[in-house]
This record gives sequence, C-alpha cells and structure tokens, in this order.
Amino acid sequence: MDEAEQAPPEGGERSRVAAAVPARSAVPAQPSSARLSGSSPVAGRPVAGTPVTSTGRAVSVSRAAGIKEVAAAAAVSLGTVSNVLNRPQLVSPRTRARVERAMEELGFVRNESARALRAGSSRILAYVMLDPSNPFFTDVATGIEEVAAAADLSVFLCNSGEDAAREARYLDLLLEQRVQGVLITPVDAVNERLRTLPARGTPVVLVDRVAGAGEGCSVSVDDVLGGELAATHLLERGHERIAFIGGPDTLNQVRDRRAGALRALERAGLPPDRLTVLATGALTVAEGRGAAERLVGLPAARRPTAAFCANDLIALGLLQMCVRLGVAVPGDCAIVGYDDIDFAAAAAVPLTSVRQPRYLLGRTAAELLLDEANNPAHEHQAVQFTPELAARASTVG
Amino acid sequence: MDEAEQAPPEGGERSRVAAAVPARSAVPAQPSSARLSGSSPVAGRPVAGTPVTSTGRAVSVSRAAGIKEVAAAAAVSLGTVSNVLNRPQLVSPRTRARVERAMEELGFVRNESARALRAGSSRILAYVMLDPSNPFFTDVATGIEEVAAAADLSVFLCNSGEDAAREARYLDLLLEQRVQGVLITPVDAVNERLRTLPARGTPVVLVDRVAGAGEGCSVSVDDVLGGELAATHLLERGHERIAFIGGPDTLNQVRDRRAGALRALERAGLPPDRLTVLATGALTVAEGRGAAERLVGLPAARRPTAAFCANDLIALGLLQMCVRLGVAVPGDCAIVGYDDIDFAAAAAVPLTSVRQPRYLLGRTAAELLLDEANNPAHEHQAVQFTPELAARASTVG
DNA sequence: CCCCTTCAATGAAAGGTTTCAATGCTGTGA
DNA sequence: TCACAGCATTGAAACCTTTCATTGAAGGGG
Repeated sequence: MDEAEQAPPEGGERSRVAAAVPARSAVPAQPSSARLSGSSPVAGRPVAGTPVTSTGRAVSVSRAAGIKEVAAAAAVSLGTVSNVLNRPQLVSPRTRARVERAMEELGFVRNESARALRAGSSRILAYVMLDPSNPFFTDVATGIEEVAAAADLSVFLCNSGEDAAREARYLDLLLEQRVQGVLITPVDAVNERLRTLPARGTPVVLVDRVAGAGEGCSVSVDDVLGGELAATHLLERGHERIAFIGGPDTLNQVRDRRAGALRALERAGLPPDRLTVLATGALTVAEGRGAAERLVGLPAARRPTAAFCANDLIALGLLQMCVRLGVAVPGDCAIVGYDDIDFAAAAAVPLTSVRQPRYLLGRTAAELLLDEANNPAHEHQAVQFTPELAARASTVG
Repeated sequence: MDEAEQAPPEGGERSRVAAAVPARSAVPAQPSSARLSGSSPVAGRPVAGTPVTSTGRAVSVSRAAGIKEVAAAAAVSLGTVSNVLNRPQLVSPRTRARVERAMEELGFVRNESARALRAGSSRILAYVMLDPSNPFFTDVATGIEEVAAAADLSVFLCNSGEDAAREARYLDLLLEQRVQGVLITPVDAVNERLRTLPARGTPVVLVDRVAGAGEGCSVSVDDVLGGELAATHLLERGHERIAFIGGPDTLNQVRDRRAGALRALERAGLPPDRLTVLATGALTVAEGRGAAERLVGLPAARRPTAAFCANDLIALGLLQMCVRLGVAVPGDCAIVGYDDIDFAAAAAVPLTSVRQPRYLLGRTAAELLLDEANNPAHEHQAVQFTPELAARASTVG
C-alpha cells in the first residue's frame, strides 16, 4: 500500500511544474495564486508545489578588479602584488600592508582560471560518486575531504547517478578543469575513459573497486571476507539454514559477499545447499520487502532461520516486512545486513551488519591520490581493507 | 546499548589510521601484514582497517597537446581550430574533419582554465549543501542537476558540513572560480559572504531559507503550513493531546513547524497547552529515542496520544523506541514526521510525514539562478512552496 | 573581362595571473 | 671611499584559448 506512495516520490510535483512553467522559460511564470510573502498568511490552501513569491529588484554591480588595478592603487608593480599573494615573505611589511589594503578596498578576488592556466593545475580534487543518497558514499566523501583539507585542496563532489554517460561527462569536464586528481567509484568495471585520464596526466584512484593490473591505484574492502564474517556469525549462533538475499549478480559486491558466505559454510563443514539464494533486482528497500514474502513462502522444512542481506537497504526492507508479517526477529528469522549505515542501528530492531571502514576508505584513497600527484616515485597500490561485524539485536536476541 | 556502537561509528578505525600512518606522510606506510592481493587469501584475520595491498609501477606520460599542436598537425591556423571547437558551422567540412582527426590523434583536451579566462566565466553551478547524508538535500541536488544539465552546465556539490568556516572557504573558492552561480543552504541566517558574492557579480540563490529584503532570490517551503497540516491531521483523527518533538529552537524550521501546530490547535478551538513540547538538542535519530523515554515517562492523564516530530530522523528514533518499549503505533501513540525521506516509508511502521517538494525546490532554485545569471531584467523572487501530508500507517491504524 | 559578394581561413590581440632574470637601493667590510 | 652582498621591487614573457578585423580565393553578374 505504501509502496505506491513511495515509488515515484514526487511524480505529481514534477508534472505540476510542467503545468505551471512553460518548458522553455528560465523562470516560472507566476501562477495567479502567487502572493507577496510579506503579506498575511495564505488564505485557503494551495496545492503542494504551488509557489508563493515575493519579488525585488536585482542590484547591478561594478566590474571586477584585477591584480593590475590593485597594483595601480597601491603604487607598486604587478609582480609585487603577485608576491603578496603567493610569497608574502619576499615583500617588506610596509608594502605588503599597502597592497593588502588596496585589495581590501577594491574587493579584489583572485581569478582562479588565470592562476590555474599559468600554474598548469588547479587546487581541486573531485570525487565522482555513484549515489550521494547512500550514506556509505557520503562517509567515504567525508574521509576524502579531511585529507584534502589538510593538503589545502578542495573537493568537488560529482554525482554520476549510476549513469555511465553522466559519469563520462563529468570525467571529461574534470579533465578540462585540470583538477589535481580524481577519485571515483565507477559505474561499470570497464570504462575506457578511466584509462585516458591517467594517460593525460590526471591521477585517478578507484574507490570501492579493485584496480586491475596497470589500472592505477584502488582502495576497497574485502567483500568475500565480509560475507564470511556475516555467515560465520550466523553459524556460530546456531543457524544451519541461511538465506542470501541480494542482486543483481552483475555487481561484484553481491558475488563476493555470497562467495564469502559459501566459504563460511564450507569451513563449518556444511554443504553449500544450506545457503538459499534469493536474487533481487537491485539493492533497495523495496526489493528487501519483496524478498521477505518469498522467504516466508518457503516450506517450513526448508525455510532458512536466518538471512544475510547484500546490503542494509535490503535488510531494512526485509526487517520491516517481517515485523509486519509477525515474523519475530531474531527469534524466527535472524537478519544480517551489510554497510552498517546509520539507519541500521536505528531500525525498529537494531540491525547486525558488516561494517566497512568508510572514512578510512576515503582517507586512504585521497592519500594515494595525493601521493600519485606529487611523488614522482609513486607506485600504484591496490589497498584492500578488512571489514568487521557489528552485532546487534537482529541476530543477538 | 547500541547507542555506544553508533555514536562514534568509526572512531576506532580513525585512531588506527593514525597508528599506521605517520601524520606527515602522504601515503600509508605498509604495515607488516600487507600482502599482495594476487596471492592466496589472507591467512588469519587482520583487524578491520588493516590494509592489504598490491603495488605496480606508475606509467609516465607525454605532455598535454594544446590547440597549437593541433593546428600544426592539421596544417591550419590557431583560429581555425578554435572555430572547429566553438563555431563548427563556420569551417568547411573538409578542414573540420582534418582538424578533428588531429585532435583525436594528439589526444587534445581543451584547457578550461584558458577558456574561462578568456570568456570571463565558467560553465559551472555549485550547490553548497549542509549535509549530503540527509536525503532531503540530495533530492534537492538532483532537481538542480536536472535543470543545469538542460542548460548544458555542470553542478559541483560542496559540503559545508554545517560548519560556517568551511562554508566560507567554499564560497571564496567558488568566487575565485568565477562559477556561473551559487545555490546554497546556508549554515546561519546571517552570513556576510552571502552579500559579497552577488556584489562581485556571482548570483546566489538561497535554498530552504527565506531571503530577507535585498538579499536576492530564495526558494523555500512554508514550514508553518507544514506544521499546521501535520497537527490538523492528528486532530482530525481524534487526538486532543499532541506532543511536539524537536529542537534546537534556534532553527527556523523547528520554530515554524511548532508555530504551525499551535495554529492548528487554535483553529480547532483547543487551548495551546494541549501541545506538549519536548525539546531536543538536535534533529537526530538518537534524540528521537531519548524523547520517547521522556514521553512515556509522562503521567498517563497528561500523556499525549500522538507526536509530531520536527523531522523524520527524530520520528524514526521515536518509533524505534516505541516498538521496543511495547507502545503500539499508532494505537497508543500516533507519529507524524517531517521531510518524507525514503526511509520514512520504509520504517517498521511506515511513517506519516509532511512531504516537501524536494526536486521542485531544486529545479526552481536552479531556474531562478539561471535567470539571474542570463536575464538582465531579472527580478529577485522569494518563492515559497506549500508542503503536503503523506498519510501512512503510523497515524492511520 | 572586371568588379563585387560570399565564404574560409588567418593572425594578432586580449584576458589575469605567475615566474624569473634583471634592476635599484641600502648598508657592510675593507 | 669603493666594492659588493643582500634585499625589495620591477618588467616582460609565458600559460592557452577566444575573438574579430582582415586577407585570400572562388564564383556570379554586369
């Protein structure tokens, strides 16, 4: 029932935009219901999405001052102003003060394009991410930003939205920008552009993917081990029939985590058919809910007593449906997720999950990138971290 | 209990970094447990965070080719190459083909710094966001990106992390980059730099904040109305004692939403003391859990039968704790959240929530920005949208 | 057969900064 | 008093592209 509400979360709104705003106009024509926001509260209740606006005049401005104007105002040469900006210790305190005052007065802002042009590269790193709404990636991004800030670089986040074309567009753009380096969680394994960037002198580090030979640096987490940890945990708690829920199988993460679960069974001396694989079409909450119904539908004799989900979103969907169907967690069905996103601990039954060192992933990736950019003796590395299990109530009843 | 696990999610990892990596080195020294990833699976099980690495030689590259080299290779002038790039219709097909082949062969990549320098502005928009891990803001960002893509611009996301200093750093950076415009959800209401940007010719649009007079454009949602919707919904379902959970009070959103709830009470002819305010220190899941305990601790006679939470994170925490304490939702306590993030519908009991037009917020903000950047007759607008209620099981039992 | 128009291509200037060799100045040691 | 070291400052070149007025060539009309 709430499926329908959730699926196209704001479809209605968007079509309303189309209705209110002629497609070509840069700014919405104001519908008749528009009000000055200074006036009293809106009478009646407009449909969601109906904008209420107030307007005001735009103020025009004088043209930007450059280093040249500053030099003139301070009665020094161009070179001196540049020195104040870049090598202040070379400038006598007196002159420096004069120049700085001139900058202040003129509202001088250094033109980064000119700087970058002359210097040959910018002070920027970029992280091209799959999905900024996945907390996993934003944590990675935070790690990256910490390292970058320490090196006095800034990070621009680019959202590929799991779309190879958008990813390619961003990579081209970043190349043209001559960024210092690119961190990327690529959409597909094979990406020709990921080879051209390093060939053009822009270092690239793969995040959450393992670089093949000659592919440069990468930072990832051992998903096979993670799967093994999860399954071993369930085995240790006495479960002997386990479901693996996840897909599509094209994702490395899914394959590796399942392989890890199988390895755990093998170590425990159990046959592989004790792992019931329920394939999903994506790693989403909705797919998790669907899997729950399939799981419950299995004949009791063969029904697993525990489920290992390929990520936390699936696990949360599964959990939600179990609660609704009256399946006790962990009594009737223990659940392990993967990623340990914040919402995992915050679920109605706190979720046991495999935790990946997210900040550290980001930090290390950024460190490798900086090394590649600055250290001529740089050697490519494929760093792989090990995950750990966060046991919570969904398995430890 | 799981609080402790959640609070510093990866504190341990970080300190491990510090141990493994001398603070000054750009790249982690490899601990002795490092292995070539090509070799057989790791023996034993290293602590989470211990990296396993493989290495390879970095490949050096030839220097980048410019427009000049292309011109030479194609035996044409600089200007012609530039025309191929920017005004291809002016170039005869024959020459154009020749130039394009030369570009291909030399691996030419346009230097955006030089282009921007000459042209005076870049093809980039930026969205400075409070918190990319809040799904609300990533949805806004998606809306922005759609509009930008249609105008052939790219969007860089900047994460201020609710830190005014970082925000200021990014704004300076963007100014130096001469971006086409800046969209921002500012950290505080008063921000001197937000006035200097427009004064230097970079248009700014406030997102999820209302611009004061002379402050430029803004796009926001009517939080008072949202609060009123939420409370009215509860009143209509027969609840006469309602809790408002949220804080800190310094946040506009919190104050407005509470004011809306009071307005609803007033309209229903109920005294304001029917709204029990439980203040929280932040809008987080953990605070929501804490509020649940306070709520349950109230004497039965005065205990509200429903709660309106200032955002969904609080509501999810409250919901989680209710489930754990055996308080039936919505039977004993109905819950309404705010923002309608995806996890709201995915909770164990799907959450009724106030939905804001997130994509539309982003789209409209971007459209206003583009208008301000390109239309000399631009007039500042403070657009305000109206929210709507998504009723789900947490109130509709 | 010449002039004029049209289309393609050209070459030089400009944009704002950094870099660096060169200049001018001050003060020191002989 | 002179030579020189050391420091502060200077001026011009370089970075790579875009723009635009100009040139050159080809074709059509008188």
